[in-house]
Amino acid sequence: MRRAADKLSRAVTPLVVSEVFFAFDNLKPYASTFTGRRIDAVETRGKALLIHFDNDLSIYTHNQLYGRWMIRPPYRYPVTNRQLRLAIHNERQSALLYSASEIEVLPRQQLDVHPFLATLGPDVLTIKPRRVLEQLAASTHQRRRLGSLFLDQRFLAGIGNYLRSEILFVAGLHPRLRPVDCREDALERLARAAVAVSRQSYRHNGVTNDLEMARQLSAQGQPRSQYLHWVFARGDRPCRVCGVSIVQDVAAGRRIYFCPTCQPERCRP
DNA sequence: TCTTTATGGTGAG
DNA sequence: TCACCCTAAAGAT
Repeated sequence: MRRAADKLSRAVTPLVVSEVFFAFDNLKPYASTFTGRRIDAVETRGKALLIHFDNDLSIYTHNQLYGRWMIRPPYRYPVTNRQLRLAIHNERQSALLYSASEIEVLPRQQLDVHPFLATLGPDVLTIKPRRVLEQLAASTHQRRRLGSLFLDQRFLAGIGNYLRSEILFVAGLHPRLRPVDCREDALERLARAAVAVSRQSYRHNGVTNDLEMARQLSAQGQPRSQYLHWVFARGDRPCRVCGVSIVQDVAAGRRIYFCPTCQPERCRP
């Protein structure tokens, strides 16, 4: 999400908006209030995106699984079957949001009481490992399984399903372990992995794998999907470290992948 | 043309 | 934990 926000931010700040288009009827009345306004900032909070205007209003969007931002020359629309849901035009560019179904207009002061935004934990891209350790030590989190915890946006905001599997693999911890089962050094490993894997994924376009290994596999002509991750979406394929088959399971209702050898169910001494 | 799946989130029980 | 909603693409038939 943060990559999309960066792209959007480069396209629209601090430019004056010539026109905003909303596809949803309940938002259409707001459109004219944005004409001639400047965009002060584009902010992310986990997977949520906030576009702040200089009239004290913000547009909140959440892509869920489907939303896609595209930047195009003014009023030049791509050929696609997708539904255009929001467009922000200025003299130089049009920022187009397709397919997203969650779009709201909010006064800036109301952001912190928004029913979803208000529940978000610290954004994994902006914190240090120490902050993750504090979260892990919180009484509400201590006895929950890591597989469930790392998908919960109240624990840490911004971790999606693939990062969950990848972070636990890099930390060498089984998804069914709970923070209370882990020794201090394991928790520190986990906190470092949460921050490092998320940042690498942000900087390197979703590559959570070892960067050198990914580069080599790419050079060998492997398709992108074959070198992105350590374990995610690699069920039954050999672990890149030990060769044992990656296991697929369900945690918190979503598919999770792990290596039974590199991520033992008992916390490593 | 159907069914399934997906980097997400909610609400009922 | 489960069913369900949102939308789109990939896979199965």
